[in-house]
Amino acid sequence: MAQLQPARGTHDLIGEEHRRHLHVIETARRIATLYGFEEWSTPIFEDTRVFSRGLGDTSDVVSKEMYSFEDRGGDSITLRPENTAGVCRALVSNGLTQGGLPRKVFYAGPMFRYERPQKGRYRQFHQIGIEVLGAPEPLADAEVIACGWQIQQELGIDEGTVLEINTLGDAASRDAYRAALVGYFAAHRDALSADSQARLEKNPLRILDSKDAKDRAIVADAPTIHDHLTKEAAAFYAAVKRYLEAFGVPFRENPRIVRGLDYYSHTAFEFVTDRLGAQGTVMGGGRYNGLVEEMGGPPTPSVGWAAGVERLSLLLEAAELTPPAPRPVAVIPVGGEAAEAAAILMLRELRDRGVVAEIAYRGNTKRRMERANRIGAGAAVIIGEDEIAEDMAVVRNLDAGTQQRVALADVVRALAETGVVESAVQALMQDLLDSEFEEDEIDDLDLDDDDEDDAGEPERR
RNA sequence: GCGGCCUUAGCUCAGUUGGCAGAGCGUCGGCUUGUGGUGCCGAAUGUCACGGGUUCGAGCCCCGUAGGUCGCCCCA
Repeated sequence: MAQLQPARGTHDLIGEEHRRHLHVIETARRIATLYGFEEWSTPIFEDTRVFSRGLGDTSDVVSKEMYSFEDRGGDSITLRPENTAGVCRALVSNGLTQGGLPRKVFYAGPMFRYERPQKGRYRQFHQIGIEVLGAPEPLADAEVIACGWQIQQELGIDEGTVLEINTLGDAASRDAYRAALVGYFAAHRDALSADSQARLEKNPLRILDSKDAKDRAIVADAPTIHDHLTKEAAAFYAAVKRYLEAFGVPFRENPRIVRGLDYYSHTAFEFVTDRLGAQGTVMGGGRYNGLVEEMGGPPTPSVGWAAGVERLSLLLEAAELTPPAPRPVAVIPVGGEAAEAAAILMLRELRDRGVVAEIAYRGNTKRRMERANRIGAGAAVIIGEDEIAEDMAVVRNLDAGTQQRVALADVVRALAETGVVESAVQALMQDLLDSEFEEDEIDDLDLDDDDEDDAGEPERR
């Protein structure tokens, strides 16, 4: 079609796709809050150096896959390809390394990578993630993983994913291991795929997760990091596993998990699934003890993960766990202006009490009923001249096709009793709760009094 | 950056050796303006992705481009 389309690798989130997306973010935010994380929002673009530092030149990442450009002032700007670097930069920029560590951060938002799109991989995509900044203890690693696991449980997709963990050791362990690995693969050089022969020069660790069948046979007998761990690194890894058991998080050890960048150390983990084609990692992370220093801060050992919202959404869809849209109440005036005015009063009353309600803007009763059906209304409140005269309304259950006339004061109760309008049930439960307690009891509980006063400063214009 | 497959109505798709572009769903309207979801009648909607070529004639054959999709590379 020769009309405007979304730019390559971008997509619109509409309807049930948007509901899944939002459900992922809201669930993650709720669970992260339970674990004591606070939410940060850092800029969507940063000075290119925020992302290029620490990346090194071992891969195509900087040259090929970042959205970088010069702004009008001649500065090199990059759309964030991930958010860990931005969070670390913000920690340093705001002077938060000086005290109050560890700091526990949750984030959610769009990221950008200049890649060829494929299943579960886009140029603009969205991630959620958490970071514990300034915590050298293995308990932090385990808690971070437990939080991610609980989010997947809450979403209902945990049965389709498996946690795989590994350790990259400390610097001394890595150097020893890398040397052993290069020696081993060099001895098998001729049997390796062409891709892996190139990796041997550029990034030998990546041979470990090659998809080539020949390579996999050679990899199966390759040395593992575990033969080269220092005493301290081995103890750290053992502690992480012990804490994971304490949190009740099931895991599988996978010695082939690697990380390309130098600032990673110790714990590396991925939640993987076989339900997303070639993009099997749903949530991935690990410990990075050098990144805050790259941003100009003091040594600040940290651990975190990021997860792709689109991939989690695909799992929700596959598991048929798309959240339903709320079913509204359709308010239907029958007659002229007096009926419409009465219907608007009814709308206000319903919405004030938290009931999702709509009115059609035009059409006769039949059209409005058709529209009520189309928008998925569970019930209709019909108000005509007969009803107005008696302060009544007709409450119709649109699923069952039954209806009754009730007093205006009883409309919410009648709607709740249809059982098909969730928000009306909630409103009725709130009524019952309110009437269960005397007012001074509620004051004593000090529950919700200060919501309104704490709204913060007014919006700037 | 590389490769396989795909592109016809808003959606899902049919379209015979090359001979007037179709169906279902959806949308809109009507079937006495106080009752929908299920009935009946009717209507609108196309640069057959784009550009070139072959042919009397191309949705169909050939070449190129773009986009989609699934992989490879890469994966912070």
